[in-house]
Amino acid sequence: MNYKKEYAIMKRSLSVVEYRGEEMVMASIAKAISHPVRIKILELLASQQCCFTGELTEIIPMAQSTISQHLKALLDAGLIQGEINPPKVRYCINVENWHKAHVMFGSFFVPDRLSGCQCC
Amino acid sequence: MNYKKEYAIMKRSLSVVEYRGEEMVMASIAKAISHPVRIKILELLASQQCCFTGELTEIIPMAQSTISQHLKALLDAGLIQGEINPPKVRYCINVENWHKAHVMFGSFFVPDRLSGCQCC
DNA sequence: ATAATTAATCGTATAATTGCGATGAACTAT
DNA sequence: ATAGTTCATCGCAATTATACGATTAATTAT
Repeated sequence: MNYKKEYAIMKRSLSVVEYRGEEMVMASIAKAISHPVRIKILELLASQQCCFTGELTEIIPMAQSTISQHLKALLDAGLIQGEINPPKVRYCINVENWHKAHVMFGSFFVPDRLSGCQCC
Repeated sequence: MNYKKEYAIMKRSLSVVEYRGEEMVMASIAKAISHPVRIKILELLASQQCCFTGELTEIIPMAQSTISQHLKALLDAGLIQGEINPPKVRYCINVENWHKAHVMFGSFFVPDRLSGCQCC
């Protein structure tokens, strides 16, 4: 979760908007997959073409430290999990949160929400 | 689409990774919804509680210029569309791209992809 | 012990995002 | 014409993200 308290409750003049936790979670997951390299990493992990950081650095043309940074972002978002297997670290999709993301994005973009648009 | 050519084809030593257009599109849509205010705006537009910028500025406690900036981000991502209705501007969900996003995220997070994980 | 391997973290530079007030453009109403 | 309304855009400041090389930590192999 990357968003600070300032977003949790916002005040201005008379109105107060409180973001539901769901909005914050969605935003942070969306942020995690808002970079093509991180999407690529998830695709590679999901397809089981590789699991170790080292293999990722061979496939994705970026510095090891950069890959590691992106892995951390995905880890923080809960989309992947790491298992230390010295001297390597094995990364996998976090299946539970993968399913949650599926439900969350699925219900967010669900067409039924748009049923009542009168104006366009 | 926010990502430059530098991402489209990346080279490093021997390897070359080319991002599929789909990865770029997903990343840019994810970026668009990576902020709770923009999620809020989409929810408001989807539920038809409002359509005009002015109404949004009453509900969301941020400066009008900030809301306008967020609307532009959603517009650039293709998630909403605007119709000038002087002196107001009416915003709506872009239904076509909403459906595309539904399919795209739905198939990205689809559980079947994870069938073959041997390592965890 | 020593060297080698793997990956996280640190420091740094650059770029992008976010938020705001002020201004400007387009149009309406008087 | 003049004033008012609505919203986009500009300019600025502060924060955050991105990428890299260098270093460090943890572990294995010799």
